[in-house]
Amino acid sequence: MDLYYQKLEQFMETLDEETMRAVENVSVKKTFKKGDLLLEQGEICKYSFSLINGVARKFYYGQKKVITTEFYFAGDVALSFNSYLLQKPSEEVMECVTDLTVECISRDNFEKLKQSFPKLIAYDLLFTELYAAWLEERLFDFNVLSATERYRKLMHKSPQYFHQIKLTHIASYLGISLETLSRIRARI
Amino acid sequence: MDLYYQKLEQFMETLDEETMRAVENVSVKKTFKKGDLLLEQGEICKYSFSLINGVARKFYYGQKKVITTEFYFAGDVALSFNSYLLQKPSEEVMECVTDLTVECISRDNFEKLKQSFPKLIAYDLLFTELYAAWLEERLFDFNVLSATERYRKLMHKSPQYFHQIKLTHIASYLGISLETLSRIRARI
DNA sequence: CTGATTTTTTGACTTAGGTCAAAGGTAACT
DNA sequence: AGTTACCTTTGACCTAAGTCAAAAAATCAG
Repeated sequence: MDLYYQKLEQFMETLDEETMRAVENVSVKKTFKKGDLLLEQGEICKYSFSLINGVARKFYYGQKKVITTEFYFAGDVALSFNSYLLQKPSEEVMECVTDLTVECISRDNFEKLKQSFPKLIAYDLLFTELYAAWLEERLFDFNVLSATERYRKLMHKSPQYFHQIKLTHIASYLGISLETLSRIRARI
Repeated sequence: MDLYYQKLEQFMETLDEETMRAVENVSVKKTFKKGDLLLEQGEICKYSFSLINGVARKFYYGQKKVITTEFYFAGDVALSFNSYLLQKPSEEVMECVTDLTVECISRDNFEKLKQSFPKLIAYDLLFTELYAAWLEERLFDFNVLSATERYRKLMHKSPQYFHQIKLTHIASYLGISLETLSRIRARI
């Protein structure tokens, strides 16, 4: 994971002023209140949100339960992958867990910029690689780790999750019931 | 899923002769026997394998069980994502399920070509998007479908899996034990 | 500070799927 | 065809995690 971030950061350092400037010109700072939705179910994801501060989460409604697919913190980029890329209605919802400040870039603008600034295509690639690697790891976790191990790993790697986020959401992110999570915590 | 394939195909159609030719020049046709390994555990994944015919699979060793992460058929591109991108030793193994014919392209060559043929970067992006979308769907399946539902879905969407592939491998791909798979099949 | 609402914990019970062991099947080799 | 090795099915039992219900804790509004 970290190696993918490094790759991205290294790339950012080699990015020319001009390209940076062009991106900044199309990005708009916005603020949201806790509980606001960045993206509703059925809405097309037309923007990417780069978090400046605050916490957000992405989730969807399964038949029986709500599944949280991702949490976002400062520095992360929030979007619904499928909806953003295909510009079709989103199954996923994005919600502010706390008050939020973001830099907001419309996909249309960004795609246009890619024509004039081809480096942005390479950026897109790196970003997507990072996401795919993250998904691979998450899949790995579900396949080989027990509920307790997943909890331990999350707690160890990302303790920040446990400050602002309620246990219901953490449980739904770990793919376990709230009660099971509570029991795991009691046992440790 | 299909929409991502479409995007890729559309893109391929717009690809100029020159770029195509350049890629063909660095790709080498190879054949393998059933049981041969395309990539061993601990080896660095230096090649991508584009299947011409036959079936392959990718898997890794969990503590308790073997997990099959992907099957490849004619037209698919086989590689270990993490090892290929970071050029580090692979946890995953790629194995021929049947005799195999592939077009083999070294990553070094391909990366060099990307300098002179920037369209290949866009290709890479589309390919990675497809993979990420596929991973998202797989994660979805594990999160909301029962063992039986996962089996049904696979059987329905990809019946070709059940010809050449043994049940042990299908079970390990579906994330269930061989016995459970056998029982599901008996019940349907 | 108090009552109301939301979140988390605890308890009792259920269940999907796993494990271990043995028996049938199938294929492959001589 | 007969033997060996591998696959798959079946049976008996086990376990991690889920569900339902109620109590306890924390948070919030007035």
